[in-house]
Amino acid sequence: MQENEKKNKKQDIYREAAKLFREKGYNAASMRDLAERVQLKASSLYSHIGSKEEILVKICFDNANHFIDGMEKVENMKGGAADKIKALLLLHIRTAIEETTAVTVFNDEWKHLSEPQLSEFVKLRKDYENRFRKIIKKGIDEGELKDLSAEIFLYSLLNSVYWLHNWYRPQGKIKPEQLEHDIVLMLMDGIINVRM
Amino acid sequence: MQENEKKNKKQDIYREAAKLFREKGYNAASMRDLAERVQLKASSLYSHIGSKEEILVKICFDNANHFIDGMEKVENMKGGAADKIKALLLLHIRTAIEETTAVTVFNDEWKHLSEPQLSEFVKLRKDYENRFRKIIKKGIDEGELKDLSAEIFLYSLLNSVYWLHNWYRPQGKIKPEQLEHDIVLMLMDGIINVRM
DNA sequence: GTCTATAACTTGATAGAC
DNA sequence: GTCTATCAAGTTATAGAC
Repeated sequence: MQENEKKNKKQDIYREAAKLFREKGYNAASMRDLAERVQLKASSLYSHIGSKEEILVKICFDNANHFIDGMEKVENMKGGAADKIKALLLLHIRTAIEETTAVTVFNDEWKHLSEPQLSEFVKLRKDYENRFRKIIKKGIDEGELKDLSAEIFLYSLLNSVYWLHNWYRPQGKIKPEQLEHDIVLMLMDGIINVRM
Repeated sequence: MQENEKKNKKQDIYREAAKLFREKGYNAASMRDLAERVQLKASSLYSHIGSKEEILVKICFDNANHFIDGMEKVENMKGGAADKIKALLLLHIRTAIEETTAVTVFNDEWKHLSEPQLSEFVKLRKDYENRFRKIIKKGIDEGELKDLSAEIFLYSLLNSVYWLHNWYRPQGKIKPEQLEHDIVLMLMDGIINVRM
């Protein structure tokens, strides 16, 4: 039972840390704040975790791996560039809804990683973006996508979904299904109403 | 001449502070870091500025006012929703190019403002977003824009341009004119190539 | 595992000589 | 205006009693 309680406490700490990092930013969030939230003294945290940065490292790399796994599935699926881009957008949207706090930390706080994890993280992120870019370029070459800059497509798409967590509230008026539908349609076909 | 030198030094400090806040984040950027960059000792900074936060406040509110001024011009111009949205996108794109560091701090570090400035800043930002939302809603009502969620349009548009500074390099391959052209076209008409 | 006490360090900001 | 010296408060993390 002890082992079980310890695990629950550890999960507690990670979950509350993610929330805290999100609210205040990694540097402004102190171990005393965190301890208070899980009803411990600061020093007791160190019976469960090794360091503050260890928490950040786990959140960042868990999420990076999640997106890279998703990318692998998309690369192996059948379909054209539009299908694959749509699948990637859904991956981002669903993750943002289901793992809001973790995604926030992953997106906003990774820069506070220290070496060598920082370089490793940047490498993973660049790898992900390269694979996304490749899909876009193929779509442009084959005429499925407009002949504009792949770079601009890539980052406009990513920016639209990267910071979803900053405004979307799962408890609000907009249902997840509508969110998915509208964002995908808008990025694919634009906001302009084309009259037939 | 003394007064002139002081002013230059003060500008120096503000400019280097923006860079530093951008690189490290507001909390991780120390006054000792900043002092070193402008070739002073930390204590000497206080002959030119009142506090660290004073710098953040100035950057945030200067930028907020810049965007609100832009919004006012757009509201008073002739044209439909598409024209106005295009004008606002260009405002964001051009500001991101010309004032990269300031926009970064404005976008990413405002949450470290303390009260009452924090509330005041959030109010300005909400005001800006409300006025943007109004333009989008009118466009939907009049059939100029697709009949999808105005909320989703608003934040997908804003997210696409808010974080431009994270990837766009003015010295890189993509010229500002192409950046403006491609982003606007993509957000207006989508990435899908429509064959006639 | 949790606590108190504390080490070792960094932070923003000030006092006062020059 | 710039410096040295310093303060008071905050930081992560550890030592050792229980």
